[in-house]
Amino acid sequence: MVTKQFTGSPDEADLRRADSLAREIFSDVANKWALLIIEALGERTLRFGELRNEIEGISHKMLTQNLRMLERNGLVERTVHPVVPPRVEYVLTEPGQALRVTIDGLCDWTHRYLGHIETSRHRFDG
Amino acid sequence: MVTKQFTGSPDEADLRRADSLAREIFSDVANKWALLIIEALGERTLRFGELRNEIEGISHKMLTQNLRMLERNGLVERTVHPVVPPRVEYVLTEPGQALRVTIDGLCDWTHRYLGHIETSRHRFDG
DNA sequence: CGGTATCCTTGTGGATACTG
DNA sequence: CAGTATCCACAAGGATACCG
Repeated sequence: MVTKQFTGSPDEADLRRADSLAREIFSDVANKWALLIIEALGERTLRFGELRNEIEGISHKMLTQNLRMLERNGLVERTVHPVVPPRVEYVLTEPGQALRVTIDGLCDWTHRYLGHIETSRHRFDG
Repeated sequence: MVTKQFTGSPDEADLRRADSLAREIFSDVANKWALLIIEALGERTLRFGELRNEIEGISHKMLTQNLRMLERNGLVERTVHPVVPPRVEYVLTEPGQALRVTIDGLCDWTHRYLGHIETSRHRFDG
């Protein structure tokens, strides 16, 4: 690393590219709706409307937008059944499932520390 | 649950309150800057300026704002040393450390699937 | 039913300047 | 050095309407 810091070598450039990509993925994934969608899917296959019902408070627009993003990153697979009315199903891919496991950890954490956090908030606000 | 669904009993109300609180915490924590701050802190104690240097691209405003939020939720502890120039140090609390562990999982996931995601994106965009 | 496009309101977040 | 406040540009996101 140090010996190459002024060379602008391909290796250095690759590292910087990988870093910025990682940061980008991080931003995509670390958002409320994306996490809730992945949690809602779990191991099931769900239709668009079912997801909309599962996730309280999500708008039509946010759901499509985030589903496209997740599909683009290869975390969900989208299947369109050519029938009327249209039937579109979503399911987590293997990378998506792996991500879900870490998100489960986040959910567990949230519920475990719910009490701590609530009292901390009251102390801070008062 | 079912037997109580029209009673508006305290139990039901408590559950709804806990749910909305959990959702709130989820929104607080599931944001790019909060996660990056927690990762940067790790097991170390860092000053405000050090954090600013660690986290590339974070603005003064976002850093203070997120640090206040994390402090309010009891995830970081803020220590002000009464000297001039002021010295303010931040360190993760026990709940904060526990959260960091799950975030580490997210980081691992990101790096493991970096390749998958990049190729998936190219396929999608083309 | 699911997707896209449009409008419009709100919020997010950067830049800057000033304080202890 | 760290925090707060103000201003402002722009992106996020809701509501609505229309298409396949």
